[in-house]
Amino acid sequence: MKLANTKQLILSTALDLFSQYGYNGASIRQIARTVGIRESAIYNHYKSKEEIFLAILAEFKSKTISEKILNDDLLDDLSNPEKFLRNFAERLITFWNTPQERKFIRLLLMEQFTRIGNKELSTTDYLSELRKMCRLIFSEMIKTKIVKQYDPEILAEQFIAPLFLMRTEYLVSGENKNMGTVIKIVNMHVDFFWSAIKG
Amino acid sequence: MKLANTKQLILSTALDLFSQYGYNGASIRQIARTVGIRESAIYNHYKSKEEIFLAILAEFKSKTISEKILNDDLLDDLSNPEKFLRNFAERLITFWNTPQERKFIRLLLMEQFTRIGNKELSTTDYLSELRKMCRLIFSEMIKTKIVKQYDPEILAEQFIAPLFLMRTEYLVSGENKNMGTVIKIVNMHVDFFWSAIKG
DNA sequence: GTCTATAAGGAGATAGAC
DNA sequence: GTCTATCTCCTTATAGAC
Repeated sequence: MKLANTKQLILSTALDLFSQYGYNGASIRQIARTVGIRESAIYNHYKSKEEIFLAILAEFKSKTISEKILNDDLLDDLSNPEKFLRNFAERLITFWNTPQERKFIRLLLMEQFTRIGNKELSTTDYLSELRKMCRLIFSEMIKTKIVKQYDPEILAEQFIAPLFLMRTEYLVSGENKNMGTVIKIVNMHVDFFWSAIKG
Repeated sequence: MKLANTKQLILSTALDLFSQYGYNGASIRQIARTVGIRESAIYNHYKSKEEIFLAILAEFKSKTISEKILNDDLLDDLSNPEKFLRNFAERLITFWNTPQERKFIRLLLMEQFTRIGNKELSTTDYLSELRKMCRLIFSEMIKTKIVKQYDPEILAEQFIAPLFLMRTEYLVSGENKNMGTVIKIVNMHVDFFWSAIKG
């Protein structure tokens, strides 16, 4: 968080405003005013509005979800799959609830149909790494007969979809207020899922 | 489909353009040009851009999903719940794939975070009637011991979420091309779901 | 009910002083 | 690297003729 860096400040301000008003709804003028500089000064850092948007995309694309929510603590639980799934789901939904990620998901949902700078922002892309991770985990669980012989693909889908829909619906309200409720519903989802797949 | 009615033509053109470029991305100018009249002529039918948007919302709010996908044919299958769920899911995904509904869902996803005319367009609202319908159906199935004693709420969620995520992801590609593939994945989902809940 | 004409303002972007 | 000033274009919306 080095707020002294104007270039970075422009980027985070643009993410704020784009995720709130959409790409077309937020103007360079508004970004400049919020940062505290004039419009023209923006062009010393980015040559166009489009370039700002693409810079935001690049920043998020460079982060991998695995390193954000997988760690040794969690992986130790793999011997207790029910506990693992609970922790995994809770960590995922908590990660999706961090301010940066909330903003990015909002932007993703809003702009997934509008091609900006010939780049597309798709939910499928956003979820692809997570899906892959889940397929691997469930493949392993199937191999060791911990869970029934389902297609890992369908298991990944069944695990992720309710969580992601939950996340997107709670994004509408600007606040974090209902995180306790969300965790409760997440646990209900994991309970159902686990009882459905356990071998 | 009375295309002679200018007012209705403006509405359907606006839905086309809003769902393609977003509310801010589509202009009155563009709508007028597409309809084949001047901008000023629009104002004989709607007093503002906002009013056009609200008219679209009102039109879709007036339609109930039950009458669109539930009918006697389908309800006859209730004695065979697996068949019923297959048909129900296929009908739902087919309904969501009709041109009008595709456009509306796109608009919903794009504009769910931007308050236009003090009205909010929320996924929760959009799915509420369907959720209610599912809770009723699953409650009945639980009562008659056809399915296990789960909370109908969680069953509704598990049934709907993967279908809705599937639908939103396939909305990105403008075409209908993959409907066969979608139906196949839908059936995999229903198979999994049914095997998880059957008593 | 549609047209021409135009207002009033916001958009993205650039030139050149400091 | 930021500023003032300005360009050009597009936006929503209105006035008034036909």
